[in-house]
Amino acid sequence: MSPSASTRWCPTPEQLMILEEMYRSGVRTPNAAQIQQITAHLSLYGKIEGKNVFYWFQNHKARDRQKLRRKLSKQLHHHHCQLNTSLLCNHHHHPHYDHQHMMMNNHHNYHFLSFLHPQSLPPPPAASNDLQLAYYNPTSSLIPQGGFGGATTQVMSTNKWTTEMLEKTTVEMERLSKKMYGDDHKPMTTVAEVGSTLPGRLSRPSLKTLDLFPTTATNLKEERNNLELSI
Amino acid sequence: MSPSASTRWCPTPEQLMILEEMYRSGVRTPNAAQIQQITAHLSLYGKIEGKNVFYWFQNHKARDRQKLRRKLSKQLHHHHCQLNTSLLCNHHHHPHYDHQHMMMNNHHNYHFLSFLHPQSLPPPPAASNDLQLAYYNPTSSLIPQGGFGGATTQVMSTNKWTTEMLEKTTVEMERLSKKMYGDDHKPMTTVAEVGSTLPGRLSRPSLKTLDLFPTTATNLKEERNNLELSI
DNA sequence: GCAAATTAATGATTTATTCAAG
DNA sequence: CTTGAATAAATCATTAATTTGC
Repeated sequence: MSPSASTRWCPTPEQLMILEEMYRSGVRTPNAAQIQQITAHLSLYGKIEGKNVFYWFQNHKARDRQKLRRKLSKQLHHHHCQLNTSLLCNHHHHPHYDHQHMMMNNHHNYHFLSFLHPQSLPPPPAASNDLQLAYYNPTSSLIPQGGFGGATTQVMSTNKWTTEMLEKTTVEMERLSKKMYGDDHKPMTTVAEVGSTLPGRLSRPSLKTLDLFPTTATNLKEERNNLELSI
Repeated sequence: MSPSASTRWCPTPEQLMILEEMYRSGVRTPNAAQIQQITAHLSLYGKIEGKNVFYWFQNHKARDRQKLRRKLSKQLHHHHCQLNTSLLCNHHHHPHYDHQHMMMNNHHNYHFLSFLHPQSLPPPPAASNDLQLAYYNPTSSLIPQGGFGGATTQVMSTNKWTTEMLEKTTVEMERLSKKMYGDDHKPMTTVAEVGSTLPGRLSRPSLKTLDLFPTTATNLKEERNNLELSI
């Protein structure tokens, strides 16, 4: 079949590896600008669109949660261990869903999906009325959560993190790509500059310890489904 | 506060009326092209963006369902009436959710959200790889569900329905607008041509009678939530 | 070995929930 | 309290693994 006949995106190993590294490094819900960036970068390794990146993070995050939920519920059923489950709980009954979320997103990011039509790149941050606040800056711990006031002044530092991360993965990927496929594989372009200093996961915010126990049912969906059978 | 300081869209009465009329007429999940159209039209009556239209339909649909569910569950609890509930049930355990859905959406519509950045209008149908199939054509019952083959050939009839509907509502709205606010209200533009023949709800597909009883839990969410408390 | 048949993963969409402005 | 906005969960659909019968 013709190569463009596939109905859905099929990530190349390099793309996957980069995405996973970003995920491991804490990226969860990239905003529009970040997605654009990531997409641009990943397109060096194969066809890809913004929505693919968006979906990938959505799905990966969701399935991660799911996996943890499953694991936890198994534990709970097996030896009735009740606490010490300090990692989990993405329920959002309270103002901000979780640390990750707070770090990676301000509440009014219109990040959303400005990228379906790839030909129309949103002029980075600057224009229009959708405020693209910087919400994470690796050099200065966390953006003060305040929100709106200095919208335009905070814009400058946006995407630094992602950018550096991408730059870093570039070198790795070139190496890997050659190792796996030989010198003539995908990379249509050679990335010019690197000069990265992004320390993989050192500058990354220490991984959160969240609410100790679920007060909502979110984490019990599977059990719930079982229960329903006996209603 | 300055007129552009509002953080969220506030629909004008005309906009609302048009949206509601479209909803009543069967529109549930307009695709990108339709949203563009609707947005363009509604912007005659006030500031509006594509995402507003998108959200409006999402929310309206959801809250409609919710209202029906609530009503139904109340009925069930009050006098144990068991059947004759032929309107409702948006559960989807079977290939196609419901008639509405099938009529208004083909399965591979990327309709999605190609409109966040309003400055970048997606060149109507024509370009790129996101196929914009026509999925409903009021003059010719239903588009054969086949799907992919003639993607580009089906594009022509897209949006006919919405267009006519919008044209129709235009006259009504002008009338209404004058009645309510006088002649100098919003309409920044006078709509030139009308010549519509769209018969409100006559050409609209007869309202479906769906599965009689929910086999999944979707419709019982509220009951389920109650149950959870007693786990 | 090797295709057809099953099953597991995962990309893509829609629906349900939630937050918060007005 | 209503409802615009946004995220998470559930679901659908296709591709990849894996199994199975030959």
